Amino acid sequence: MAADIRTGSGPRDRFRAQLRQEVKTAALRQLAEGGPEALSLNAIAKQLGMTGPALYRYFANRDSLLTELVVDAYGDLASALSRAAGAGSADPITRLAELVRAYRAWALAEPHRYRLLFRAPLQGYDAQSTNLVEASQPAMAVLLDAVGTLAGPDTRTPEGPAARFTRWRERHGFEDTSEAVAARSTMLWAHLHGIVALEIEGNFTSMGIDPSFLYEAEVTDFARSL
Amino acid sequence: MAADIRTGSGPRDRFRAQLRQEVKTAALRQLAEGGPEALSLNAIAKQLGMTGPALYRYFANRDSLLTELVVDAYGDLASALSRAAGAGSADPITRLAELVRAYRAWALAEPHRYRLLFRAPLQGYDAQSTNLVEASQPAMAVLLDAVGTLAGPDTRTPEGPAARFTRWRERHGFEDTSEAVAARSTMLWAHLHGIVALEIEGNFTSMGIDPSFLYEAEVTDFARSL
DNA sequence: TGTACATCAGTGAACGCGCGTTCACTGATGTAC
DNA sequence: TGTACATCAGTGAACGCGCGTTCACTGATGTAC
Repeated sequence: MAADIRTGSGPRDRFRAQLRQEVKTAALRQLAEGGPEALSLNAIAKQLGMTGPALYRYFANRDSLLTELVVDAYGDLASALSRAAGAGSADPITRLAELVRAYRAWALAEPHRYRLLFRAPLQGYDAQSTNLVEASQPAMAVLLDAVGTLAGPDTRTPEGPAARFTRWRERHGFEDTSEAVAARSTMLWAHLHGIVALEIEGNFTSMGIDPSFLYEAEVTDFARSL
Repeated sequence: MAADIRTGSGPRDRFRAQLRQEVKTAALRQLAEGGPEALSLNAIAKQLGMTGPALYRYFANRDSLLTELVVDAYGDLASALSRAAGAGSADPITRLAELVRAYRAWALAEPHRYRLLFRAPLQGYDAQSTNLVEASQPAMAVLLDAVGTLAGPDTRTPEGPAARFTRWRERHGFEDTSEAVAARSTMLWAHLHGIVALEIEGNFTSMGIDPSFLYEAEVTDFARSL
């Protein structure tokens, strides 16, 4: 029965591709409304006017649909970030600021997809063959690039042993990135994630705090630390 | 049928209290193994050698059990933090460092409880009357205190309008905390949360990065910014 | 252009499972006199 | 101290629901000659 994930280009294949996309769209709508555990194949099928088993023509099972949503989301985030980092001012600080704002904006616009990326997979979810880390590389690359441009050929490693990122850089094709840039980028990413995560989970709202200034402070702090 | 949440001290009441505790323990074990959505009253009951409906003698429903777990977790985190901030060195920087390490240690030791605190409530979860923000105050107070001691009577507000935290401080009984301290604390908390969240969700592991140095950098950066 | 055949999308029934919650009831434990 | 009564813990059956997934099958769509 295993759904053959063929890739042809006949007239039938175009219909297939389109319906696959509609399934994903419905899935995202469901995630947006009910949280990650609300993704139900039967419910998606019903929303598309089909019955549950029909979806097995398009996706091997629930997990592979989820995996595809994750991969798509990484791609989407990466292009949002690179659009922000590429456009406008040539001043590297301004570009970093734009990147930071784009990161936040993407997460706030689609918090369910952001969660899909940075929360641990749900219980029972098996990422199988697909390497999700690989899918995250492009987004990470944009960040590394922006930070690298800013820091220039800075070789200072902010803290700790310099070999911290050697393995990581080799493994993921970031050999051109210096240890210092890798460390700074990771730190910036962690900081941004902290603010974003607390914001989309409603922790600031429930405390009555507007977190906007935290993002701006992140950029100025980064600039100050150079 | 509504479970009367009485509080007596007769011999029967002691049994009640004990069984309530056992239910919570079983619930936590379940959360630890299967994620937040794995909390099932029936499964808990089975684990305690009872049938599902019996639990309704002890908790009004699934949501109130969850709420109680959240409140307990906030209390536990607060005491872990205050133990760390109170003990050892009198040097305020060292004490902040201990607090940061304690925050991480608590989250790593019980990631399921950490998630319970800082992830948005599950779909369908209704916090009803219990104010969870209130339950988080003690932990926040420890942080504010540690940062406040460090910064001294510093009245500089790092970024943005000074009135950012006025409402928050009034609402939550932190009138003695300056704007600057509130802002710095929030920022530090967000940063820590970012690292912790990425760490417990396995994002660093899957990338082959050891995030330990990020926590230490957090402290040194904080000290440098004074 | 028309016919014969292969491909494939989608259905409906079924399997086995688990969930929260209600209800009427049994049997044990405590309390009052 | 002993008896009568009230309280309460826990059971088992039931309600209605939803889930992922499999299977045999129908009917439409495309392809080859």
